[in-house]
Amino acid sequence: MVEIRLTNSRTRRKEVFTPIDASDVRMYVCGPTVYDRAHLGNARPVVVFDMLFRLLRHVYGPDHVRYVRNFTDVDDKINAAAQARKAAGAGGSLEELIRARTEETIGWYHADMAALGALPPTAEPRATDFIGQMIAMIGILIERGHAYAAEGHVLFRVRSYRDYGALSGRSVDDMIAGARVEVAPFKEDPMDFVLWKPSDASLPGWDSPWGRGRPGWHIECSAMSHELLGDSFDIHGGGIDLQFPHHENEIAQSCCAHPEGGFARVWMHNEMLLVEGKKMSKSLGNFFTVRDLLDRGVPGEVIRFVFLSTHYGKPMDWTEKKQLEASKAIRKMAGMLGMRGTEFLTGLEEGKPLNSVVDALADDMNTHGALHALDRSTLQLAYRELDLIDIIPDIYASQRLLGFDLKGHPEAWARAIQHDETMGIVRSRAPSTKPELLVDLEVRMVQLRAEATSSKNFSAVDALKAALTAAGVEVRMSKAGVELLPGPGFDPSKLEALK
RNA sequence: GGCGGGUUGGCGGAGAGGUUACGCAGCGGAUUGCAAAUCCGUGAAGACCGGUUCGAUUCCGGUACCCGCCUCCA
Repeated sequence: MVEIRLTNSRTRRKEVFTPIDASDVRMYVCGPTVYDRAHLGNARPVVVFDMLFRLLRHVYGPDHVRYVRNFTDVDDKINAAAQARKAAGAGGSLEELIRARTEETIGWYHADMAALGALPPTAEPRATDFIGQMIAMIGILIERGHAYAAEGHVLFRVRSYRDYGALSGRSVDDMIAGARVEVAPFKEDPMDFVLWKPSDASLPGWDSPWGRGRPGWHIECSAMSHELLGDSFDIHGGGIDLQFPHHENEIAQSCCAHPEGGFARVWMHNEMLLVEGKKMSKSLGNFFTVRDLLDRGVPGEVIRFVFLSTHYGKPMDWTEKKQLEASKAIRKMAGMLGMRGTEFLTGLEEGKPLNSVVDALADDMNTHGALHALDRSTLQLAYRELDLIDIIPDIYASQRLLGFDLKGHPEAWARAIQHDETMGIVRSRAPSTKPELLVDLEVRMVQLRAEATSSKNFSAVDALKAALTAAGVEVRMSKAGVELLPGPGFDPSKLEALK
């Protein structure tokens, strides 16, 4: 069994991971509030914990890992968006407008995250489906003296939980001293946080012992993780920005409501995403969504590669340059799959992931190390050229473990065809994800080139080549033929004129 | 103000107390109608100041600078 080591935010140390039950490894990750398209920052924890999910599945077996990631579909931003739509004359009740918006957002989220190669979690609970459990948990907290009702609100009594602040290394007194927020008059203590708040008629609400209202933000994760994963589970993940107050509050709620359980044993936090060295924000104009990138022609696997090239515990800077480097690296990775020709590539099946890759991942998810282990130059040092060809199925399996499936990548086929040509094998046009238009243009280019070779006038060939290059197409000409590949800046619209 | 993280070659970015990380870019070569891609080769580092050590970029302390969190946020 591979020994996995993970940095536990709670102890601030790298520890050997031992699941509570190896036949049922359980992980909970805080998911998105579904009011709008996921921005690039939202995608980082998705890829990070997808990688952990894949590693756990590899080590413990796909049927022995449960990964829960919630959807927060009750939230004031969602309410505000729905109220704005209603004010703008949209039909339907507020509840219907909210439901429509959250449904739509969840659909986008699924599509965008799938494009990044993220597996669907085992369960994706929606907060609104667990209001009953939240009310029950709040009831227990009041019973045990950890919460109190005041003016239609229910508040958690922070002073009743000794370890409050332990996760994020803060003391309640320090925080009060440095507090910048206005304190609601009905709070016993400035740090007490809301479990339940009242809703007026213009807001969605549920009946509760404390009147019609809606849950505070933190209680949903406590209620859902308890309902789906139990009193104690293995890993709780999320962005470092959630460490305080969200995760601190979750721990307080869960541990006070279910003191018999240990709640999450390992806490993992991914660091933030920056864009060109700055935090992504609308005011700086460097804010963009995953969909924006995909629509701009940046493939999902390139985004994934950039994410995986930085350790999850370090801030990751998204830059144009990294994006270009990643697309080159992806091409090289894909190219290796074609080293043995088209016939082999067509029938390529997954072998067993390389130990060097698994070991890197098992070492606190050193994804950069895993990618490095898959570099051709690294592999060439570890294996002789002939052996390298033998382990293509293992290389493929390793890539798949990292969430990349490059079997259909144009570069894999280009390499395979090149191999066939060198070996004198008749080329067979195999399925790749290359756009049809490029295949047609290849044929035309071959004809023009044949004419040019006899006439010694290459101007027509050069003109076509220039147009293709301008559209971001990579033009490769060899004695045997022409290969057109979409490059990093490929823009299909610029090819329309060449039809 | 409190808490946390960082500072490595032109750029990105690792591991390891003493041996070349690696990639990209650059440069030289092979190849090409010209290119592209590919292949071969190649130079370049460890913020600053102290300490521990036979030896530190790697451990310890301090300084400077950068970033994040403390308020919705992944």
